[in-house]
Amino acid sequence: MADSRRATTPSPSTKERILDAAEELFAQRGFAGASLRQVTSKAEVNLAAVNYHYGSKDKLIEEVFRRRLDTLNSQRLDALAALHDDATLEDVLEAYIRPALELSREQHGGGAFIRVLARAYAEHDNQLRQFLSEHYGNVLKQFAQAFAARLPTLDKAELYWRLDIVTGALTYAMANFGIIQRRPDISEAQHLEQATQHLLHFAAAGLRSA
Amino acid sequence: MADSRRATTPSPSTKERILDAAEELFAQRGFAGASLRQVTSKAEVNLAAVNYHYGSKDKLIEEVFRRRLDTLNSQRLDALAALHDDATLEDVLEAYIRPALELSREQHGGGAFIRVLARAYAEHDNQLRQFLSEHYGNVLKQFAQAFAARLPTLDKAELYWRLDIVTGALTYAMANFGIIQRRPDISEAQHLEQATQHLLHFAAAGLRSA
DNA sequence: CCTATGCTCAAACGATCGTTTGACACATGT
DNA sequence: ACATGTGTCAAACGATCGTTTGAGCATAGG
Repeated sequence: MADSRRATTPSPSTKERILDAAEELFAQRGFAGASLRQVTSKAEVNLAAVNYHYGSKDKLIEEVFRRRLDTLNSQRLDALAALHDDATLEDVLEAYIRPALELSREQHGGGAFIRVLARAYAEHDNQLRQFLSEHYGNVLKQFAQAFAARLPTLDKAELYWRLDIVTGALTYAMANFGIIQRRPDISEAQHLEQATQHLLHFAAAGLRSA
Repeated sequence: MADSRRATTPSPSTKERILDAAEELFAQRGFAGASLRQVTSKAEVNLAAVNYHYGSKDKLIEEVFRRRLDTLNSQRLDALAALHDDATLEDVLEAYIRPALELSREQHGGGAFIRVLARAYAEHDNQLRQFLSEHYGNVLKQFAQAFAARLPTLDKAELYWRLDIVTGALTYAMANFGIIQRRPDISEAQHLEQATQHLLHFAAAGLRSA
């Protein structure tokens, strides 16, 4: 009893361990830079397991995205739906930003996926961008509506430009790319919380600007 | 006479053609994703030329950065030095942002280096970050002073956080990563000019925020 | 008991990677 | 004329890449 299996998949360990290891290594070395041998070695599974469970390296990359992006998207939409009509612009911004922060916190390695996401933005021309916009477009649209309702004087095109800027700053800040390095005397979680507060404040001012 | 040679280097063509090709391919496929064979093929030089002129692939990557970063830095500092004492916050921001825009414009391929720079931010742990901060730290410091003079009520730590956010948004926007794709009826240059204006406006509001 | 199915394993496939080698062409200085 | 130094070239080095193979294990269904 309670053998820790999920309902559909017979094996709990191998398939997900590959995903975890891949996420961390992709964040660290990039998609081309991390080899399947490194992934399977870190996951402590056989090399052939990747192609057996996922078919190819490209499919594995897609799965790394799908797993996190699905929950990130639904958390964002849930947080948005939980807001009352009198919610402020900051509240909407927080519904957008905080799930990304939580995602950065929960991982053992610490925010690997956000860095993977930033890598994906850099992969400029290929199918990954299309994959992202498919799994992401409706979220952006719903948030754009919520923002628009709180910024009645801002026209549509201008709003989308600003949201794009917010997304860029968010990705950059969450992925810890900046010159500001985490001070050793504060925890990673505290650092991310600080980044979130600064980002939220900055973005609100930028969005509201006349 | 005027054989287009530089003073020290006897050959003008091969060495720089490698740099151009490498810059474009690194932007497209990343550092690990672009092979030296692809680079030398695009540059129409022999494969061994890379190791002859640069020693290794890593050194080549460094050179790609050094070439552009030197001019970008000096252009930014020149633009900053050209400002009068009564220059506004927007003026300082423009001195910071516009050289990056110009860099995006001048290239034949169109802004390849900014995308390479964004790739470098994603290469999180290695020596490249140190290399960047060495060639970049003093620029940031000088601009921070200029900003601080125009934002007397803002404390130092808060300012650096905000500048970090600005840099992230700038990189992201200039590298064309966003969901906003360039409309086919406007030129790349116009698109970048628009991005600059939006970014400048947004960043000024964010920096000024109480 | 036998057979099917799901999964793991070591081993190997051909392709491609960064790097090195040695021969060769060409210019320069004595 | 000869020696020297600089750059280019085809070819090859061993290492590592993504992927495939076929044997071997376990468990479940009949």
